[in-house]
Amino acid sequence: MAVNTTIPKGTRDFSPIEMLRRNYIFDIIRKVFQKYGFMPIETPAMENLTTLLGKYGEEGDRLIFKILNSGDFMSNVNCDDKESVTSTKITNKISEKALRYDLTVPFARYVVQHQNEITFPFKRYQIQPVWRADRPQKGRYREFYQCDVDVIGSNSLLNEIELIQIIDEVFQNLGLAVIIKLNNRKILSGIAEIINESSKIIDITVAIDKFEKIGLEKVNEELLSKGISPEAVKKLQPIILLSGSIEEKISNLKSVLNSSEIGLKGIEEIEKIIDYTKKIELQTCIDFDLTLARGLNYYTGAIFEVKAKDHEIGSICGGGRYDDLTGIFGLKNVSGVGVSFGADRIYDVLLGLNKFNDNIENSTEIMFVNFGDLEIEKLCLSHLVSIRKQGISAELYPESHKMKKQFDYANNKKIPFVAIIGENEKQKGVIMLKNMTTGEQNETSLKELINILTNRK
RNA sequence: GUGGGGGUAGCUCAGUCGGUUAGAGCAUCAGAUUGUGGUUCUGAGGGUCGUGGGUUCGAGCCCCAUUCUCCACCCCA
Repeated sequence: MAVNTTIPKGTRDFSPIEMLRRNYIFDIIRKVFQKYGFMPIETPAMENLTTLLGKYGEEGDRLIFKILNSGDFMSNVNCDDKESVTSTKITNKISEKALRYDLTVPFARYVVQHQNEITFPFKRYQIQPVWRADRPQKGRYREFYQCDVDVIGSNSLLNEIELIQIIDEVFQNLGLAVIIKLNNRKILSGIAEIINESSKIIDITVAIDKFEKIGLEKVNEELLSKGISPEAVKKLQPIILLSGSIEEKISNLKSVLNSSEIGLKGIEEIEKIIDYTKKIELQTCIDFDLTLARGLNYYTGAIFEVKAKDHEIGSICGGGRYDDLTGIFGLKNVSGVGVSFGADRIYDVLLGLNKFNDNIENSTEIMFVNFGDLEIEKLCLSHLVSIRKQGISAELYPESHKMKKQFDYANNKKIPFVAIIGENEKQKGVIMLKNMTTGEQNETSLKELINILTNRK
């Protein structure tokens, strides 16, 4: 019986060309991670629901994919008081597992669970898919890969610097022009503190973030509508309008925040990071962006966001410092910092800017044509062994189809060379080597053939 | 959760004022060509027009509902 061949909203199949391109991205990222001394781990696709809930803010909780309990999942539900059963209440009874929403929280759980095996500071990277029950749109998927690098168990700002170097090197290697935006949650806390609205930091930063998009007036309207007092909004004006060079912004902020200990601490951190970056030959430009907020609740210090310069798609990399994520799982005083590369968005940007090189798209380098002759097939098989021993990918067409069909196959797979051994070649003991780009063909020996293909690399 | 566009062949899309048998390009297969492809030519297969109802002598087209999808907001990689 025929069934609709569709896949769930926001998910995608990846065909060979797409996979080759994706692997190219993953390979670059992985190599850089390893170069800086990070070690790989993986965690399960699903976590206990309680591990994930409450870590990402209210919006985040809503976007977590829950997994229905196995067996008689309704047995815990009391249907008598149906009226009082809300979907959140019922969720806790019928679901105790969920698909991971990001890699950072599962990592924190991993660190606590394996704390006795881990030597701190622990540098790990993790490249795996995550799932969000968001409404899909351009650059937004329900299943996508994150490539996380984190250092946990070290307060040093050298880690922040190292992450900036990694970001710089990854995008350098990908040939992508980006801008790194930097901010610090402590500064945001300081701002909220001096205007006496500490509980509203998130609302304030989200509103300030829209300044460039909607203008000062609308930002103020939004602030008031979120219940922030008119006096506080008034005090915020110089902060919203803050501009100039990084140094100017910092010195202005220093005077605005001079009564806030936490705010000044944040500025000190930013200053130190900026100072360090002058020593690391950075290719990417860095911007101190006070409007950068980041929705995730657990950030406490530096926050990062990376945007592509020539392509509009939202952030392609983001992260920050979290002082107490492991505390929730029972391990206190362990601070971590990390960033996450959004492989799928990076893919979209590279594709949009036409930055994928053709040479990552072919796999087989030479194909032997099949004439259906048993003796020749055996000859081809032994040739293939020799060729593959040299690390050259080669294949024999498995059917004795018409030449046209076999050549079409080679063309579609972008195989650059075809080897032909028919009766004539067999008699003469040669191989007809055809260059599929130029159309030229010459009789060669196996040795010569291997030479040609090896020198081509 | 809020708002807008769309659904016609495997893919991308035309389809006039509501009018006979719903089209094109690409892709696939076959032939021109029994040892030479990608560029040529010829032909073929492929459709419950998202689904359900309504208006009409007649609906791919108009109306209602529903579903899926894309885009924007919110938020985010």
